[in-house]
Parts: sequence; C-alpha cells; structure tokens
Amino acid sequence: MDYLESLNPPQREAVEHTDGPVMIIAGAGSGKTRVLTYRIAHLIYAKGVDAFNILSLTFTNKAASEMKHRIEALAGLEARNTWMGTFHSVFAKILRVESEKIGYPSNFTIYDTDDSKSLIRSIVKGMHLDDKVYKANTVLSRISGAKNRLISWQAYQDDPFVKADDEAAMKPKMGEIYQRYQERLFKAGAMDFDDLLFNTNILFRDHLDVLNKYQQRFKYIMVDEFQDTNVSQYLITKKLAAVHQNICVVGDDAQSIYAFRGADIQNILNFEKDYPDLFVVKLEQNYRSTKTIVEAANSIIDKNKAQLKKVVWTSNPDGDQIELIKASSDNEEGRIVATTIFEEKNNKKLSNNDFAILYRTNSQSRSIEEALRKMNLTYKIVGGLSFYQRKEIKDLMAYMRFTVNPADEEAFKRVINYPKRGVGDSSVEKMLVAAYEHDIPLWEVVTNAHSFLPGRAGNAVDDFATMIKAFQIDVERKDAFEAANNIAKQSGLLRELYEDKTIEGLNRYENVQELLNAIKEYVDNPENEDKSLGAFLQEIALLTDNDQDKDQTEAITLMTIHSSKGLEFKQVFVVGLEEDLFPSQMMMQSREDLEEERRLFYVATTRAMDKLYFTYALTRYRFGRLLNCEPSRFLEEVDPACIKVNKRMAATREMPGALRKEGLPGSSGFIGIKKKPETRVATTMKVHTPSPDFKPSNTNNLRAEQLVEHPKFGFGKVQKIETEGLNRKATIQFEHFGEKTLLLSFAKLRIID
DNA sequence: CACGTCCTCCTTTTT
DNA sequence: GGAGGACGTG
Repeated sequence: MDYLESLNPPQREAVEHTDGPVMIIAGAGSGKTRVLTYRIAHLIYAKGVDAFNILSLTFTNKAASEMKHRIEALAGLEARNTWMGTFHSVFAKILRVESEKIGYPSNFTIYDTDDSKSLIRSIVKGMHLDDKVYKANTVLSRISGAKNRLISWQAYQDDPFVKADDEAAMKPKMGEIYQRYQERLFKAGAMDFDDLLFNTNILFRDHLDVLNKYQQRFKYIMVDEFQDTNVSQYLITKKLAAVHQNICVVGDDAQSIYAFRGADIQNILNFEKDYPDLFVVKLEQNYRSTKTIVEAANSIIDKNKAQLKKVVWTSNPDGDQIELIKASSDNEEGRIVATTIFEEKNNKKLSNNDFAILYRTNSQSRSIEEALRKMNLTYKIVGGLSFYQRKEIKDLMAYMRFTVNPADEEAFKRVINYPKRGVGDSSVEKMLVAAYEHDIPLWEVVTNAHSFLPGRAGNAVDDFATMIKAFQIDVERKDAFEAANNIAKQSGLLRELYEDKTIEGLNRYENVQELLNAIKEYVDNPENEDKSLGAFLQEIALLTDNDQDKDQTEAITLMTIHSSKGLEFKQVFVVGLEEDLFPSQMMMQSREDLEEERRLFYVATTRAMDKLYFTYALTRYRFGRLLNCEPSRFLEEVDPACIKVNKRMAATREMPGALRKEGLPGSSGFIGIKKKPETRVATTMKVHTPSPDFKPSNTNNLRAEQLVEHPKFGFGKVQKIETEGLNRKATIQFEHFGEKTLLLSFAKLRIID
C-alpha cells in the first residue's frame, strides 16, 4: 500500500492497527485528520470492510464535512457510505426512525437554546417563582449538566447531594423545574440538544433489539476530538462498540475546551480502565508550525497540572518570533491588525485565505470588522449569530415546525400572533393553561378555540387553525419546497416583510428567500431521500451556519477560538489578550477553569503555521462602556524568548515582566477573589454624549454634505454615499473621531438639517 | 389588544 | 449596546 509510505511510524501504526480498542493521542498539528481518513480508507481497501459498517463521530459540523471531503478525495465515492457526522446529527437520525419506541413522535421537533430558555421562563412564571433566582440561563445549564451525566429528573430529585447543592444555592425548586421542563418538552413532542443524546441512551438501554441492530451495523467506530465528549456521548459509543470492540478514539487532552458543555477530560484519562487491552499511539511530531510557535505553545500548556504526558516537537525551521502588539483601544487594535495584514500580503504575496483572526468572544469581531472594511480587505465570519437565528428565519421555521408538529408549544407562541391577527398575550396564555390543566394536546385547544376563548380572539384562532390545516395537507402531498413556499405566502409573513421598505426590511425579505432557496436545494439534492418538510426541519435544526460558506471567495477568517479547532492558517492573530476577557472572568471559578482557558490559549496559538501575533488593547468597549484593561496574565506565561515586541506598539506602559501591576495573581496558579478593575472612562478619548432628544433618523434620504449626529462619534459631515448591492454605506467626517464609514442599515444617525 | 417607551439584564465558548 | 419584558396609553 503506497499511501502508507507517506506516514511516519506512529501514524502508520495508528492506521494499521484497525481491530480492537485504540486510543490515538494526537498533539496539535500532528496530522490527526490525515490519520483518520487514511484509517477509514485502509479499512475499506486493505481490510475489505464495507463502508456501510463504519461510523465516524465528530464534534462539529465543520469537522464532519471536512472529513467527508478528505475521505472522498482519498478513497473515492465508495467511502461516502461511511456514516459520518456529529454526535447530535447521527443520533437524531437514529431517533427519527426509532423515537416511537420511547414514546416520542417521529416528527419530533428539536428545540434550540432559545426555545429551551423560553420554555423555562414560562415554567418558572407558571410556578410563581422569582425569575431573578431562577434565571433561564442558570436553570438550563443546570438541567443540561444533569442530562449530560445521564441524570433523569427522577434521579435528580432523589439525589440527596444534588438536593443539598440546590438548597445551598437557594434554588430548591430546581428539581421540580427540571421535571416540568421534561414534561412540557414531551408534551410538545420536542427534544432539546441534550435530549438527543439522553434519549438515545434510554433507547439503547430499554430496547436491546434496537441496540443490537446498530451494534451489528457499526463494526468499526471512530470518535474524533474524544477529549470533548461528555459522559452521555461516551456511554452511547461504548454501548455501540460493545460487540465488536473496534473502537478508535482520537484526541488531545491539551485541547479539551468544552467542559462547560459537560465534556469530561476524565473520559480520555480513564479510557484505559475501560479497555485494559487498549492500544495507545502518540502522535507527537508537529508538521504544521515553526519551532518558535511549537515552543511557545508548549510553554503555555506546561503550566497545567492535569495532562497526559507527551512531547510535541517539530523539525520545521525556527521561523519568526511572535509579535506582541499593544494598542490603545479596540479600534486601534483593529487598525493595526488590518494594516499588518495588508503589508504582509504585499510583502509575502499571501492571499486573504492565509490569515485568521481569533478572539475569545463573538462580540469582539466588530472593531476588527470595521478596520478590515476600511482597508477593503475581504473577510468572513465563522459562527456568531447564524443565519438560522435571525428573527425572520425563526418565524418562518416556526410556521413550518408547527405545521409538521402541532404540539410544538414554542413554535406556536411564535406564530399565533405574527403577523398580527388579534390574538394577544392573554389569549395565548389562556390556551396554554387550558392545554396544561385539562391535559389535552395544544392542537385540540387551537381547533376548539371557542370553548376556551370568547368572541373575536376565538374567531381569529379559528382562522389560524384552518390555515394550519391547509398547510398540513400541503405538507403531506407536496415536497418540502412547495409546502414551505406556500406557508411563507399564505401565512402573510412574506407580505409583512415585503411591505417593510426599510433596508433592514429588504434584508429580512431576502433572508426568507434565501431560506426558501436552501429548501429548494435540499429537495433537488439527490442524496436526500426524504424530501418532506419534516425531514428538512430535522436536518436544519442541527446546522449552524458552516454549510453556507459556499462563497469560496478569498477571505480573511474571523472566528472564536472555539470554532478554530482543527483549522490552520499561515498567519494567525490572537486578539483581545486582556485580563478578564481572556482568560474570561466568567470562567474563573477554579483551577480547572483557569486550566481550560489555558488550553484554549494553546488551541489558538497552535493554529498558526508561520507567524503568530498577540494583541491587546488598553481600552475597550465592553458592556456598552469604555473600559480600561489590563494585559492578560497569559502573556507572561509564554516563553519570553519566543516573543518580540512590535514597533507599532503604543508607547505607554512597559512590556513583559512589568506587564502586570504588583499584587495581582501571576503565573503561580493562585486564583484569588478577582478584583474588578475600576471601570472609569479613559480621559484620552472624547466620548460623545448624544443630545437628550437623540433619536436615530431614517437614513433613506441621507445625502452628501449633510450634518449628522452619532451616539458614539458625535457630530460629523457626510462625505459620500455608496451603494453596494443592498448595502448603503456613508463615509462621514466626524469632528473628534475622524473619517468613518458606516453601514447605513446599522448606523444610528440623527440627521441635522 | 396594539403600540410605544422605559427598564433590566446579559453579555463565553457549541450542538 | 441588544433583546426581552413590564408598564402605561390609546
């Protein structure tokens, strides 16, 4: 097999050792994806395994599609039959076939986080509890944590330790909320993300025939990013592999960054106990990065206590030192990053694709975006507010969801009075209460509205029910596209958006059209056998926006560090290296938390192949205010030999060694109670206070020479207005902030005439 | 019941 | 600096 020749000895071992339990500890940049794809190819071609019998689980959609492409390129179309996907999507598919065995309809809805939170809010309200004590976020993460550890609501309520915990936190009703939450989900024929895994476990526990069917099918199982699996996921895989025992997990404990979602680093540390005859391979040679970058990364991760021993090394050249850039503000940070990219592109003949800008939180993208736009650099944002989270998209999807599954309470609440049809909050509340108290399906209440609602509202609900019934007939007879198209038109949603002639309204209209296009594509794709609307909805519920980056234009990539895992770029900027931002203040409860943040930093640095930049700003807009920032403690932890201070750096304050004020916790690992930095407004910047009567004007008739006021930048004069597709941009000369180019659909401007 | 305005809270990461 | 909820008015 000549393709094996291109592998180094441990890689080759990992590929060739196909039978029995295998754990591959793969350092960053050690060719992990390569090994996985080769392994699958090897199974199919050298061992004659039917691709149909291989299951390959990944963590993100992005990783799954990347693998799919690579395996197809390597092994041809045959490999396409391999079942490859995220845990959630693979088991959602299985549940769609089997869910009736555990009492759920096969067209069950998948609730996203917003749906879940909204349901929790409604439950807390219904129990007359204080929604400040039982915040949707807190409650949901508590419930989610329980489900990820396979603790049912019954077990939750029976567990004295959990109870003591909740009582200590002054939240004794948590167990009851959990129970009601599950009951309401069940009644709505809905599962949240965690249920997809939880219920798969239930299914496999209670229906051995079903388990056996899939055990027989999946003779070879591979789990990528194993360090990120939670207990629930691990148990599913373990059960599936119990017959053939051909389980291969690939991971790197140093890159475990999903503890907040229940990922348990112990899974990887304990794997050996579960499989005593485990074969372990370590991939330690890094092929991706320069020596400097590998050494810097090692120096970061060395500080962590909980880790498997391994030595990542490289034979690549030394490369440049890491550039440390200090900026005086987040905007300046953006500007420096943009100019640096511009220069590097010219000097080294690089393309936009070679650059990535990584940040800790999605909200940090804004200042960077502005700077890039100003320099005419094309960029794309991965993640963030995805297409499917926009209001207009969720509205249309809610119509489709309710049509397919008229028990879906959250979808119902979204559409019953949108567009307005005279059914107010109190009527909606009455119907929900009726369904709950009489223990009848919501749909029964909706179709018998007059028994529950007086006059006008009752009539309106009647009309609504008639409309939905017509949609249901469409869904049965027609494919997803025709049905959806009809729903968009008949519901009045499309008309409502069409009548909104503002730029935002146009955008929303376009977005809905785009969703319809996506459905058309889904229907036209011969790979999708089930062309019903229900199938499409299921597919889409687990999609973030990764599949949409079809526009393969050359662009600089902006994303959070979390979504950067598995990717590589020639030059990487890690921005916003400020204390409380990275490491995140929300995260810092324990040593483990600090270690996870450090692993995150490790992930960020190891994305870079040739050149790495660290940047931080001394002032930054956060929480809508201008804050003073301290440089991140992480900067001190990097081997100083790897760093060089950039000349562009603002001249205030001194550099490494003196990064930190005395008395703050340093690299000793000590975490004290965090002192909140004073949040005073920097005196060097003039911050505009808008006039008391400030109200953004409609900017449709804005023209050059006009005077305007902006809430942040103050007064300015319009230089020119450009139209680019649907976007209109205005270049404005501000008194104190210089020239800015603003996208008019977002800019809040007051026109002074 | 609809609409406008004010208030409050939340700002971590993903399926 | 955004979203969602509460509250008051028409």
